Amino acid sequence: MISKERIKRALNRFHFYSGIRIDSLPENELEIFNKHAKKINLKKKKVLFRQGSYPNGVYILKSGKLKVYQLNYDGSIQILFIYAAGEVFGYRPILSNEYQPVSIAALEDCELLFIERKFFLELLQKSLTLSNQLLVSLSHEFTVLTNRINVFAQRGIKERFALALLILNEKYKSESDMDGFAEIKLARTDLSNFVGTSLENLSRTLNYFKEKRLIRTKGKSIFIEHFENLFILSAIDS
Amino acid sequence: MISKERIKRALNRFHFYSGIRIDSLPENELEIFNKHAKKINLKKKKVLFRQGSYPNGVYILKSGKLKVYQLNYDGSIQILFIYAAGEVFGYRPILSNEYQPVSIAALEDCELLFIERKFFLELLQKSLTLSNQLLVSLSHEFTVLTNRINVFAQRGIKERFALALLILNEKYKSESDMDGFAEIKLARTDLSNFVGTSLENLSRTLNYFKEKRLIRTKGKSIFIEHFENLFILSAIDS
DNA sequence: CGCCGTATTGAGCGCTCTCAACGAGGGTGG
DNA sequence: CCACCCTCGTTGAGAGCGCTCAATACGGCG
Repeated sequence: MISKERIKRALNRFHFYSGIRIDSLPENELEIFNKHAKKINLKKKKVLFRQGSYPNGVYILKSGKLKVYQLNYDGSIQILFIYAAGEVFGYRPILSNEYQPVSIAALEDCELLFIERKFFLELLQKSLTLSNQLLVSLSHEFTVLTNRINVFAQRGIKERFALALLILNEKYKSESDMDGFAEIKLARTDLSNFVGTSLENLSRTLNYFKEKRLIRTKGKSIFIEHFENLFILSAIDS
Repeated sequence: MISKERIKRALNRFHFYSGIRIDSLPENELEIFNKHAKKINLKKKKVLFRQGSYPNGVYILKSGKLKVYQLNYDGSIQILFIYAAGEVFGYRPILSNEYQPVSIAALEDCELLFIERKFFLELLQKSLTLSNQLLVSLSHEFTVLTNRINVFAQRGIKERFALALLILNEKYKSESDMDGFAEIKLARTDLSNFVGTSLENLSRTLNYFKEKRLIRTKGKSIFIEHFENLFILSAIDS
């Protein structure tokens, strides 16, 4: 018997929520932000920005889901993260003075806030709180990415898919079912690009998981049925 | 014909040197550091710390080479980075309040500096320079790790090995041969754990590369012969 | 000289990919 | 409203890559 707590702790090493909380900033800093933040609506399937582009500013996802991916020049796509509401992003290449390493597109209709590069940097210069949040966040993300590399380098499709489902379950949780199982509503193609396998292979593995009663599907949605066994299968326990 | 410059730029997206330069700190901050820094000698094959341990402080590698790896509980090992002289590390789990996600061991006899957790945090609190260096460094590392995940998820052994050799060539460069090719002096076993394949497979791929005149070996050392073709083979060009 | 850890080579198997055909479902235009 | 199309998903078969097991070779060190 594996405790929920233990699973949760292990999973936290494999995904991240943005550690940045704009609303936690002191009054005067919050004002700078509010003065410059602009609303953006992004329709499903639309691209927010592409890899190689200049990072114009910082985004905050208010509602909807985004996919963060890289397009390889043999045409293959790797989805690296799924962003859910609350995620703050786009600041990393600004800080390291690089171009966007990834592309981002909407999986559903999305609402975002946008703040221009220069205002973000102005805010960062004045805000120790923000600077500290960034340090903590980035450090944790380093751990997560490191662990993910290990998984991709060492594990087979079943294990990677199991882990992907556990991560997605966290991302698709709503406030109402924080403890229950989420409705994972993601196209098979996207799922296969997230797991890092072909669509065909994903389909087969999905069937296998269904046979083993690890998951259940309803239309195109996926629900986890046996959390623990999926966790054991993912082999991420240390 | 691919320019050296272009290859260099592409490679920079797949590896990192620590962006932290202690000697660039202002006088008074440098004093704090010098007061608390302690010398450590680490013999070849010795472990500096293990994953899961409490992060006691920050290390600076002065000479030698380190491997950063994860041990999976099926016994497999994934080497994530090779650290060369100048690398600063160990601060990330301190900042994110986690345990060490990785183990570190010496590939050669090493000299290090060590500064205790509390003194590092004291220094960080006082130093905007350090704080900014960390932000820049971590942001760049995020890009690097993201790109690496893509490679591990999508590419075959040949491509991964080719990339690994290009990265190692950077790490093993000495000041004397900054432009020429380095002597990559790494056990086959470590190499296979870095590429993420079996020892046998690595050996075969090595032969293949030799046949194609991409590399040359002398004893256990590897030298790159055809930089460009190795780069093309790695398929990391965007 | 012999031993032990490290490296190479070979053979066979299994996982994953690719190619191809078929099926389902949603959107569009007649 | 229905027919059609186009995208997305499923299923099957075959090939190839990479893994594992096993035997042999190398090399440094006592």
